[in-house]
Amino acid sequence: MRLKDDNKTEAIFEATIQLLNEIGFAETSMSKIAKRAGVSAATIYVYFQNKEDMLGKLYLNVKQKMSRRMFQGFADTAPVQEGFELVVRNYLEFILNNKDEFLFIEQFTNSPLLQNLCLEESGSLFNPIYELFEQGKRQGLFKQEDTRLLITYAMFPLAQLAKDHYNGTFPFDRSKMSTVIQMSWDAIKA
Amino acid sequence: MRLKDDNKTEAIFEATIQLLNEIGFAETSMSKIAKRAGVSAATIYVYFQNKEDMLGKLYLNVKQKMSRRMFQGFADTAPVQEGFELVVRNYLEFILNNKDEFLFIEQFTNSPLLQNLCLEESGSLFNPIYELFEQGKRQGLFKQEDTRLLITYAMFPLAQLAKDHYNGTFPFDRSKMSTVIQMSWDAIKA
Amino acid sequence: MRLKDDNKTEAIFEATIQLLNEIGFAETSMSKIAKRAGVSAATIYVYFQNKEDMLGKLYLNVKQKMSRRMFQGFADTAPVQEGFELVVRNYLEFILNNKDEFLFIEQFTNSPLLQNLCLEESGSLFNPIYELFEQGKRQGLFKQEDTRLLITYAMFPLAQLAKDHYNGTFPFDRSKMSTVIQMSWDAIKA
Amino acid sequence: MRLKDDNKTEAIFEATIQLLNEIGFAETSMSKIAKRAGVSAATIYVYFQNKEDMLGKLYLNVKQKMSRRMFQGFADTAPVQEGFELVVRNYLEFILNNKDEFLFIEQFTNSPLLQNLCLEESGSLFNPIYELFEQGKRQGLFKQEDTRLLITYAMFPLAQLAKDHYNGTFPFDRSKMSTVIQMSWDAIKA
DNA sequence: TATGAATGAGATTTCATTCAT
DNA sequence: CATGAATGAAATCTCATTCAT
Repeated sequence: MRLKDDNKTEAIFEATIQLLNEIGFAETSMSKIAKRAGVSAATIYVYFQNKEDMLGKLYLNVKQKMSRRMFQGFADTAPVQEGFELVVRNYLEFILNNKDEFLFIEQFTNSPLLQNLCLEESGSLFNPIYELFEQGKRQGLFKQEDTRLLITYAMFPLAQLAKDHYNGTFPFDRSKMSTVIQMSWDAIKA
Repeated sequence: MRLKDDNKTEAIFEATIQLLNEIGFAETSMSKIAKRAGVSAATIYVYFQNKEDMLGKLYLNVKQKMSRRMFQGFADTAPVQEGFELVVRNYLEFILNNKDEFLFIEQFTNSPLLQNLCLEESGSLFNPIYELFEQGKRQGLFKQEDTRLLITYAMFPLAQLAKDHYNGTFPFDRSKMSTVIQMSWDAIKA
Repeated sequence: MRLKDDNKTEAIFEATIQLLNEIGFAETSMSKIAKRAGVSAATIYVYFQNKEDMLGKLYLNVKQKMSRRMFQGFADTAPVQEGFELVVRNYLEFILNNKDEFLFIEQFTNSPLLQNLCLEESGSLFNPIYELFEQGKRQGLFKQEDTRLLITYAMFPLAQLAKDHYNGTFPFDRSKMSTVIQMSWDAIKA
Repeated sequence: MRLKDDNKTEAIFEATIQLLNEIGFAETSMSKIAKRAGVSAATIYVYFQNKEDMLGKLYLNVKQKMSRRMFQGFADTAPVQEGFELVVRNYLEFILNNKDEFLFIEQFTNSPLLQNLCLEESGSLFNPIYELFEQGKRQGLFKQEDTRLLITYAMFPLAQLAKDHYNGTFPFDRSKMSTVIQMSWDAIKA
């Protein structure tokens, strides 16, 4: 028998992300995905139970990749400010280098599909920084507010900036990196 | 003209928003909308050219409604801080009282459909506060950064908090109102 | 609006019966039915919820038609023998003049589809003769056995003969009519 | 050869019969059969040319098994009545002990698949009793009618009773055995 | 022998939309 | 204005079957 081809899963994932960003959920059909991935539509069903299953697995896959990148080089022994800068920089780098993945996550996150999917591993992408922010609070660097609130004010504007960047309303480039890191820090500093 | 029944337009809009939030774009069909709105599918085509047209008009309708509410009671002669508080409070009130409209806007904003629609009136919901923030900058209240950046850091976290509220991960109630207003202010204050 | 066309239901039913007998359940698809009926496949779904619903309604329709014909001219005041002869003759006539309907009933009756359909109106086609046979028993004309048993021995061989007739293994024509009526009578006579 | 595993053929046959009775022809696919039989779908094609071939062979297999059982202990030297009773009893025993096989035969017999298959060995299951009934006629025990007619009246009601038994409309148990044997005899006796 | 991978063809059903009334 | 009827196109998914191992 032929062996299962990891490239195929990858090709299916990639095709899906591209189409979702180009034409949206409503228009992205299994046959279009198959055509772009260079496989037969039936083949997708060898790898996934159905469309929903495929989208769910794709979502987890992308989120994990994103998460991995965000914490690349991160050591929880490092000073808070250093860790903070690293994570923000990593996040922005990922967003700017992986347009499709990023926009897919944003679109998926806001769709009811995600809720209906009940992915146990749900939770925010930013969960892992929880500890970092707690530490910052303990050291009196950050406001004594709910950590969730701090994360929201420090991190979500970044996503919004990236979206504005991609839809052309607010071009973002690496020269703005330091400014933005500073603003995120200021937004929650004590 | 004017015989066209505004109630019907309203019913169609409402049904659409509900379905979009319940089952998502991909699953929301004209016949389901019609059924929920209590009209025949053919009737929708009396009021709109096609599905895209309908969605576009719905989007503008909701955004206008939202915008109107956000600036209710706003006078550009009032002090910046007062105006700022009012707008933030109005926004949060709207979000908390109009779950469906809010989630619809968020979902739609992140879908490629919007881009393809090329709604001239597009642009952010927050455009009208531009002037307010500029004033704040001139008075040295806010950071001397790009106004767009300031708006992003002050306003978008609110939307995120509301989404967390609605998906149950971070319950929001009016007791947190002042805290949040303060955080938005601090995020961009000089 | 256009009016619902009864001819269409009829055409769909007829096409279905023909195909079922020509190529069997497994091969009879909605598109083939539509093509033969001269309508679009989508049109079938205007008249029926789905394939199962359509088959179920068709089954009831044909059984009713068959039942009506079987008891044409039947008066429960007539002597038992006369009623018996009439019903048997009617049944044979129907079978010989309505090949497709008859074979469809036989095929459907033996398929699990029927059971899964749970047609409340199920029950044997021969139910209505129950009373006639009871009368025959009371008058000492028939054996004092379970009426169900009597019906089975008098009536089911007829169906079998017709099937043999249609598959060519035992040609049946009206010259054999009296013989068969006599045999059915003898099979259960006291 | 002979390396082909007879157990596998058997497993495939059994799975097919079960599914055919549970969900019907239209729903019984090769993959479902494979899954239930505990083999890969591809394996079926090691043993059979295609689906049709498999069904045909299964049909012959079951009919042979049934026939063998029906004539178990039968000696054409024995008196007609004794042989008659034995065959009827054997048939009923088989039917009651082999629900799936019996219902499969009935369903298959009524489907056009059988005709299209052109199994040379087709013909009724009851063919082998031909000689017995001829003998009965010669001895003046049975009516002087076409033997085929006699077989039909004596044997087919049994199948019908079994079907009624299995669909719950007329429970059959061994206490009714003698009654039924008697009725079959009476149905054709001179 | 045995099988997972792969697929073109086709299944059922729904879609957005038009038409006749 | 309003709508039930009608449909071509396309959706998701399954089918029987083949292939490479």
